[in-house]
Amino acid sequence: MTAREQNLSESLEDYLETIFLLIREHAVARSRDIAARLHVNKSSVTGALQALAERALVNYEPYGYVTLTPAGAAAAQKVLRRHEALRDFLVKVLSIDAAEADANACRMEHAVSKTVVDRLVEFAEFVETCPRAGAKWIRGFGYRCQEAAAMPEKKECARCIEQCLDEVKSQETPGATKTVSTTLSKLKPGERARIDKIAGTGPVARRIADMGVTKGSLVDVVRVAPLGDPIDVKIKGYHLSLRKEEAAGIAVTRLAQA
Amino acid sequence: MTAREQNLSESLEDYLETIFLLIREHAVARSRDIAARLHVNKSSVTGALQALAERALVNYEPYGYVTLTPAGAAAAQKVLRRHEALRDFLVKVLSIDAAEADANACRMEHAVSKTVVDRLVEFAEFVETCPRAGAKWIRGFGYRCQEAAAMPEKKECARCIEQCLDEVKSQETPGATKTVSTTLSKLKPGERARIDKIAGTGPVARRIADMGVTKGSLVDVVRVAPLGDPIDVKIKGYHLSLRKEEAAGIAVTRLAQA
DNA sequence: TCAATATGTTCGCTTAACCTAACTTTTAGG
DNA sequence: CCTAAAAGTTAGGTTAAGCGAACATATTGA
Ligand SMILES: [Mn+2]
Ligand SMILES: [Mn+2]
Ligand SMILES: [Mn+2]
Ligand SMILES: [Mn+2]
Repeated sequence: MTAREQNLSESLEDYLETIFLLIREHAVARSRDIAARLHVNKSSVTGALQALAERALVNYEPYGYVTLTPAGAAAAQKVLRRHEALRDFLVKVLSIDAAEADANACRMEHAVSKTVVDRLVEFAEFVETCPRAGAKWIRGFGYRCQEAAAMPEKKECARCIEQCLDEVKSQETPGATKTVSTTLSKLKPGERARIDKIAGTGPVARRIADMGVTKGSLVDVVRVAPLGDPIDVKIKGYHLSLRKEEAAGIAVTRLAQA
Repeated sequence: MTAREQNLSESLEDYLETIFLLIREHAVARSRDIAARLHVNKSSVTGALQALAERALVNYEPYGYVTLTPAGAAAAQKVLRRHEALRDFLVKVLSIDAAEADANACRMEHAVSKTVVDRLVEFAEFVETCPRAGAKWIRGFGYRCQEAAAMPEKKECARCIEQCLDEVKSQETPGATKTVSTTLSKLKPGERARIDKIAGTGPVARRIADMGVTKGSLVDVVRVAPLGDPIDVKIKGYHLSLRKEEAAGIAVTRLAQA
């Protein structure tokens, strides 16, 4: 449903995605680079840009710079979210190697409904988070895939159980889980936290609520600008840029790195 | 890569898949029914059949019956395996509802490489099989998705841990795992088993080996013909029809139902 | 048996996404 | 400042997938 939701063909979605990424990387998207990334002829790019301009997704005039309209940027980000969610799932959960995961993700991204992507994101989080599943468990699957011969299943499963017992025990020990409460604005790039409370009811609170973010959701800090403003985070697969004051209103519990 | 592997477009893959299923269901594939299933005009079906005939994937002549050539049947089964693997993953692991899972699977099936499908099948098996993960664990995720409100995360996780301990304990109790060794030919439809040994080196053994089936692989019995011959099974996502004598050469351990 | 209906095909046309070749504009070095 | 080279566009063509209308064949039940 996704591609059709906005009457955007797979092809046009890829153009949008590519333009968005090029702008992010090089500040500007040149026709030449779009062509190179998508492995198409430059005349095909012109055609696509005209199609996107007709749909008011890009600002285009011959020989001029190409920029995304707000609608275009929004559409591009949706595609990108699907791409990243699928890629991360393939890499982190299924242990597919990076290149193949990316290629598959970029084809699958046009085929999955929002429901499925949301669920996929949630599942990846669940796998990394649930004390019973845990990152180590999934790593066990990774090993099994990559070194199936070297690690016979029975042995792997026995190890599995041991780890499980250990982890469950340490989880149950009172005080073992020392929660470090803070706010989102205090985190550094690469850190992960669990959302405890979102203050206020402003546009940011609403935007976050629209993403299905609830009290227990995970948040990853992607990038923090020099003075801590803005702060780029990823929640439920969505990239989000928050003002420092907005981030300060979000109470979180810092988590151990994945 | 998959769709392009054989220069088959997504559209033609869907035609093949549909023809295969119709033949299986109604013994014969009528143009009218193909059109209905794929929501296309009947003239489009004629066009597709001609394209498939050119590629020697169907036997086609105007107003005649349509059948699949061996190559066509093989291609159709590949598509179907991808479809089913994706659908089962979406339903069993991600708890997506049947209709949406099926629709998504039928779009995704054209986008995933063999590597990814294989891994997905393996993962679903792992999730259902690993004593640490177990079917109940994944059901926990299902609950979380469907009744998120009714079942706050903390409670869910606590329950998770309890179940884990219980299961691990019962797994460790000596004698608790009473393995019932038998052969594939003795199983009934719906039963699941783990492969222990494949006797012989004939074409069947080779065919099975080509699927990446190893000693620990799961096998599900789909259908057994009146006199136990042939027996239809599903291994690693592949549907397979075995002669009774072939099945008798495969030693298995009967497992509890999923 | 034979016409009405159901089923299937052909024809002509449309749209999307490509391509190549030729043309135009921009850019950047001498 | 001027001219190649680079970048971008246009024109014209191909292929795939689909549609509707008109035509052809098959089925079937009165
Ligand atoms: Mn893509
Ligand atoms: Mn992509
Ligand atoms: Mn399909
Ligand atoms: Mn399908």
